[in-house]
Amino acid sequence: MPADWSAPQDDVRTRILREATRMFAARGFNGTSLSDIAGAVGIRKPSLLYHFPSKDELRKSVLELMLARWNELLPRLLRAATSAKGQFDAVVHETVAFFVEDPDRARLLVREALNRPGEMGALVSKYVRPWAAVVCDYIRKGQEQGRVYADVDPEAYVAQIINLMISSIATYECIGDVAPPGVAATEMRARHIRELCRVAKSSLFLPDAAREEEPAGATKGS
Amino acid sequence: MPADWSAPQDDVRTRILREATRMFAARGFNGTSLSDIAGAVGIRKPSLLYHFPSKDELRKSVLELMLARWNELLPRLLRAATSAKGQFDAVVHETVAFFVEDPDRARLLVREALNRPGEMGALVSKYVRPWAAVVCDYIRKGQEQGRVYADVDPEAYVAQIINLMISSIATYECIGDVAPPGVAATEMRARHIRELCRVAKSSLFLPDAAREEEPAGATKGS
DNA sequence: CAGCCTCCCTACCAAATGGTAGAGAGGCAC
DNA sequence: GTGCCTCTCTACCATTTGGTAGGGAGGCTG
Repeated sequence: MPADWSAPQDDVRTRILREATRMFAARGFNGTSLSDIAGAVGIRKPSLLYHFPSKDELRKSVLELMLARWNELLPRLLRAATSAKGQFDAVVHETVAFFVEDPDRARLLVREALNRPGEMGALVSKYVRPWAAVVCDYIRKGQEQGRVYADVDPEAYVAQIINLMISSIATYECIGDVAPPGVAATEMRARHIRELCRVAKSSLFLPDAAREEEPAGATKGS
Repeated sequence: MPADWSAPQDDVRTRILREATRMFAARGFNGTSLSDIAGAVGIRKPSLLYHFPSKDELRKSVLELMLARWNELLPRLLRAATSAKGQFDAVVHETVAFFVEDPDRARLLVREALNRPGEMGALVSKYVRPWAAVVCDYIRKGQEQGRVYADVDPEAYVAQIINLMISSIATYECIGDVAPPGVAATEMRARHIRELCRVAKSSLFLPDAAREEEPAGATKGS
């Protein structure tokens, strides 16, 4: 092999993980065979099983990789979460962007939540609860200051919004069919994301008018 | 067979559909074998295939049955949707109740949306768009009257809220793990449902205080 | 009684599945 | 060179899958 194949193992492993992610997300774990994945990578099934001892280990690795990526994003998110209202958009937007960047991440999470609720619950506890706790604190502080609706249930709110972000991106291919046709799918998707952010924000913060005379903030639409 | 088995076919068919619904929802279509379903019903696989010509036909029947149930609910929903704000809760509650009554319905829909976005999109167009259109009209009227936020995107809003209701019930088994432990799952679930309704409502309607202050539109109650 | 229909069964099949055995090719250290 | 390690392959295996063939038991109608 050429010299630039200095780490062929990692390269193949990465490609396997990438294809497995795609196919698990699109067709589900049970709907994807090892031969399918191997074929997409360009190798044979036993070669794949050389890199991953079993199909289930591959699944765990896929999930792990995705959550590792998510973890990389966390610090930035936590920093934003502790800031003022203008930064609330940043948290939502950052999170949405993470899943929009690769919707397979969202699909994978939803599938896993349906297939293995217990396992997924443990991952949620580990990966999202710390961040959620920070946001909850921020919400409670906002409630004390009168910026946030008093009847918000912080934990439940955060759970719902996370769920909303993930699942609406996971199913955005057919969610758009709620609206009458005639709108380009790509534009409809943008409207959905914008509305998602609006819902998240306006169900948390009191309207500007009710708080003070502040120029209406532009919506998050990027 | 005894005389009270006047319609044994329908009886077995129904039981098959019930078990298939449960198992498809819990383990997915590909994760459920015909033998599993037959076993749960108490018959053998070929007997099952006597009632349903193929596994895929069974899947379609399961989906069809669920959507038929949903259709039974529609008139009541549409009636509520055309009423005043107090009735908005009724629409959300009615819909939520439909899925809470049997969360398998929600799980089934989410799975289907992930596995067959195209097919699911068609069903969405057929089953939820008409109802969504009515709600959208209602929202637009509310916007004219100043009861509803002007920057709500009706179609996107409805899509997001529907998505929120369904998917948060579909994944409620692990969504609760966002919050710290120590709360009974059943109570946490109630909090989630309550928060879901609150989010839906408060992201749509201006707060009461802000509305009294700005009654620009004619009070064209319905 | 015969004939038919409904419903369920055992036995079977071809295909696909996850996984193993074992060999071969290339690179690298000695 | 020899040996070793990494990586891929072909060939194979046991199991499970969706689905079929065909028969049998019970009931209904004539």
